[in-house]
Amino acid sequence: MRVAVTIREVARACGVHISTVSRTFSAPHLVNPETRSRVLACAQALGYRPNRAARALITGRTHNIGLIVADIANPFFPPMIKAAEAAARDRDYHVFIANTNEDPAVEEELVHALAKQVDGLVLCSPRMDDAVITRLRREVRLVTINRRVAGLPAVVMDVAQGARRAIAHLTGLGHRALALLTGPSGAWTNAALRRAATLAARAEGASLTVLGPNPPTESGGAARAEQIARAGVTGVLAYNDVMAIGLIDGLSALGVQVPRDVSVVGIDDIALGRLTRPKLTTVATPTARAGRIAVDLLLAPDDDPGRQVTLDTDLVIRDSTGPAPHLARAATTDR
Amino acid sequence: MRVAVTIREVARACGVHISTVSRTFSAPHLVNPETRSRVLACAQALGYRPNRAARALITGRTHNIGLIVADIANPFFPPMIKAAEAAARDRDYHVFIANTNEDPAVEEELVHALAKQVDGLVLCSPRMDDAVITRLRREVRLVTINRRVAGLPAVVMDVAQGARRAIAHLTGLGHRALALLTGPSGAWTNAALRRAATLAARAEGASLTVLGPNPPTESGGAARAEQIARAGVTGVLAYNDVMAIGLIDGLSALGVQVPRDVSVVGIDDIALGRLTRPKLTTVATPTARAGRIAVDLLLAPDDDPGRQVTLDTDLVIRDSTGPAPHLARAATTDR
DNA sequence: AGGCCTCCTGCAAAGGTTTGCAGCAGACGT
DNA sequence: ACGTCTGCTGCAAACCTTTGCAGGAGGCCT
Repeated sequence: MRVAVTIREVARACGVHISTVSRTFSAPHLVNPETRSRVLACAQALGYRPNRAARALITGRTHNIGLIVADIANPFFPPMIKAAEAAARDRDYHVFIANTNEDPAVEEELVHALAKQVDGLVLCSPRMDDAVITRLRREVRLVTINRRVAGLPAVVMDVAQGARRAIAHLTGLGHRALALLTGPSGAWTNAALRRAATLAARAEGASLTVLGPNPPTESGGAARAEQIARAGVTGVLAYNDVMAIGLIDGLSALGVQVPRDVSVVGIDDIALGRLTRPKLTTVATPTARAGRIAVDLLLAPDDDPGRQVTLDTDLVIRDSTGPAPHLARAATTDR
Repeated sequence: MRVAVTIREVARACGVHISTVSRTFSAPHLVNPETRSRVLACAQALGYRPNRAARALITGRTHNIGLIVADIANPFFPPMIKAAEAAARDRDYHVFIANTNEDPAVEEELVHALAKQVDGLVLCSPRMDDAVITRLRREVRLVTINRRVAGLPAVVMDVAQGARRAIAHLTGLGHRALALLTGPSGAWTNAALRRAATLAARAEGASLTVLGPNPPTESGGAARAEQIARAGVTGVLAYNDVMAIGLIDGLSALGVQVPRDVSVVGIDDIALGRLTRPKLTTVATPTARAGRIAVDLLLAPDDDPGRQVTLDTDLVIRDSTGPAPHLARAATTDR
């Protein structure tokens, strides 16, 4: 196996010095075009591929980046990962993926473990404290997604704006008793969402019951179904689509219909939301774009370190929201 | 940034030779317990972490593995990736993820690119020719998932068995005109599925219309809806759940109801299948287990290279399958 | 006392590549 | 004819570890 053809063998086969072979690949303009093509031919024939570990050892650049996510099985992440991976490959970079399982301690440990092996790390919705992140950044270049840390490049999706639109949409449909299903307490977007939703509800003259924190999963949403049903709430905004879908599922098990009895809005616009019934009304976040931009920020030369990019979100109205029940009833039964 | 404390500085701080520091980490039993703990203390204080690239350079082992998948956004893969990543981390390995976008050429190129950076590669449902894979394996250790190549370790899920059960389930419900929605032509499981379904249908005395190849996506399934509706088929087995869900969606857009008019069975049992309505009847494949076993095969010492593990599948009956329409009609309208 | 063995540590080579420096040949200007 | 400059190539050190070998100290046996 491991035949491992090295620069040395190419050099011998070609009758040149190893440094010439090296330059053929890493600084082609320094070598005579004719020599260069001869070297390339030899390399091709021998199946030579530069050893990235050796290269990394001397240049200090690995041509690898890492992506640290809470849970790759959460459908929010794959499109982001995919886009990031494509962007990385465009620049001849490879990407490590690491799962934290929503655990800040694992997260920190993974940053350490990966630090020496990558030129930079993208932290996707990290749950660590700001202080920890600030300490970690001395070890390795960092970019965050959906998290603002002072002085650190970031790309964040404007969930606050999305939350405002979602609340306005619900109140516009006549809903006055609203609820917010929050997500994990460590998530930065969770705090932003909570703040924005509270303000928006107040501005619209609606009440807002905040329920959380919840695990950002289907069952995390479903677990709140009974509480929602009992509270007389008619409009719900959930931390993400998965929770929203879980909630709808939980409600229907209780005989509460969406959107007839309760309207539900999610966040993220995962592909799944178009396939469940009713189709989910949601705040679409440009996750793929975020992934791409994050690696650009990581890999592009820094004109402005600490640059933070905010991405607009969009309210996509589908079938999980409808007029508030008392209005609907008034229209049909004039009670 | 990059302070990069090396073995040398630890050695100096500790008053020992670098080799002693090295051994403290890579062969602790060779160093005096007292010295060892002194070295560990120094290393800890200085924040030393072994440089894996340098280590890889000399040992030839990178402590990395790679996972090559067709499309990480396909919900079939994330649970597998997650399990593989966990299994790898248990052995102090990290994992590269690479997306091929269903393109065999990209796949091959990625194997080359990753070969020098990993101790082994897991190919998840590869689309390359056997000959290509056989050539590639001289470059790097390989394990395949859902693909059998002579002499190569593999873990495959027994879709043939699943297909037989699915067909039997459908015929048991009275369906006689069946269809099979196949997947990508390069996929090994696709061929296995086709063969098994054809045989099973014949054995059960049902007709089987084979429609494909299709892209293994939601729209790939939806695109066949009209054809299915027109063909008078009442039972369908799809290459995977995503296609099955797409088909159901497409059928309902045509006014064809599942399972009243047509019964649909998927394969994979992705989480999504429990959330769509009707809940999907499907052949459950143990994807997470497959991921774990694949990295075990890759990393465990070889008692039997070329070992191929077959994993049982399970038919999970939910709400997308029901009695054949003529039977249902006969029961209610005694026509 | 001598020999041998065990336990630990130091020495130095090796792994594949990059890169600053130096050298060489030829071109060009004067 | 000489000097300078440019374009290309070779030399060798360096990056950080691991590891086979050797050597030293001390213990134990005969």
